[in-house]
Amino acid sequence: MSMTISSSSREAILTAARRAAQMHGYNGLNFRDLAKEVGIKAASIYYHFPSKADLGAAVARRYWEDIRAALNAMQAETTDPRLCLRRYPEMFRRSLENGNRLCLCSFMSAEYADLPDAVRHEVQTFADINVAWLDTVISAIDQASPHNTGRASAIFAAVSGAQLMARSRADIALFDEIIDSYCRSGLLG
Amino acid sequence: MSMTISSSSREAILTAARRAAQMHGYNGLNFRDLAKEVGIKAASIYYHFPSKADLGAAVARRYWEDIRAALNAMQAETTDPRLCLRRYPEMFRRSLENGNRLCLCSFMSAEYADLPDAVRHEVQTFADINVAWLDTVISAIDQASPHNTGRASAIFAAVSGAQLMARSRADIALFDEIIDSYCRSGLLG
DNA sequence: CTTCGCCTACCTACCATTTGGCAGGTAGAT
DNA sequence: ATCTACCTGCCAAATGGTAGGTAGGCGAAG
Repeated sequence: MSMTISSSSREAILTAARRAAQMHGYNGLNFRDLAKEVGIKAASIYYHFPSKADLGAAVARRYWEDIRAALNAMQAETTDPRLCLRRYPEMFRRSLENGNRLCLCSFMSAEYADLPDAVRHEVQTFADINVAWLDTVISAIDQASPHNTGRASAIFAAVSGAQLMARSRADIALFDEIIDSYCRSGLLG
Repeated sequence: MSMTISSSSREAILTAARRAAQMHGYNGLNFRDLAKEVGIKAASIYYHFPSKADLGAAVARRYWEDIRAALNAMQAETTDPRLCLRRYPEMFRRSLENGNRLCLCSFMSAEYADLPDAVRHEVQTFADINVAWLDTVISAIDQASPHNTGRASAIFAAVSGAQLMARSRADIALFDEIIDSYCRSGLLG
């Protein structure tokens, strides 16, 4: 089926691009390596994505779509918001487990100055989705606090920072240790 | 004095490289732009630094040397460790104020996979120095706790994460809000 | 059934630009 | 003469992108 084959290459490109960008960032994403990974030629990528910026935006968009689905699945699976909060950092840990990779949108946040606008927008959407989700979970624990949104942003930022620090020395145990400290201090607890 | 002129260009290169790398990372650091900024030609940089990796390592090293000096100066100026803790995030805020720049070593941490070993080593030293300093400050507040080092790492990571998030939308107020949440939760209290 | 036109999903060949680096050279100071 | 701190000119490699082409599948028409 031509429809299946088309979806297959486009999907393969998105998957390979995500993996590459989590390791090397947007700037380090290049068509020739990508194409080789997928088993096509570099210029063929233009058939599916008109420019690198379009590819970058599509990758970042798929990333938050997948993360949103995973967050919602976690929430559907557990009625305990405290457990959700405790489990949230696992998503970030999984990238580290996967070859010491960084959250795609953290990497792109660092590269903010050089990002095309469309990519920036998707990166910001990712953060918004995480903060909104955390806000929901925190509010289920304590509906009365006027600081829930601020705390949600703080948790997101803190977990991102923990991942970045663990990446800088390829040390997952450090990530775990930092998360424990967040729990101990009450930020994540 | 030829010694002075030599120091002047080398220093100018280091300064320009730091500014550029805080905006564009190691990967985005390039000799032609750098040289233009300094007022020399790109190939002249090789006179002072034999390779890009040497330049990168020298920049990162100067960065932590300067930060260490600033941290120690803060500590010398104030006998109150709680005040030191509250003031610590100011250093990160200043980079944001300076054109929405990121901490050099945060950017390079993201780029970990593509860093020359010598640069990686300097990046890790930066984190070590921050954590050690925070550990000192925290231990002056509570010497008995067995978790001070973990907490020091957590504070460093959290503040780095706050800066990264603020950069992703060029929003210093967000940085402030997140730092407030850390204080409120007790992580930075 | 065959042929044709259209579409999809690639390919080849090439381009301009950018980048780290190299080799050889020079001006000025001592 | 020697040394320092540059410069010029060039190179190979890498990169996003363009233009033109092709093979195969499919549906419609004869």
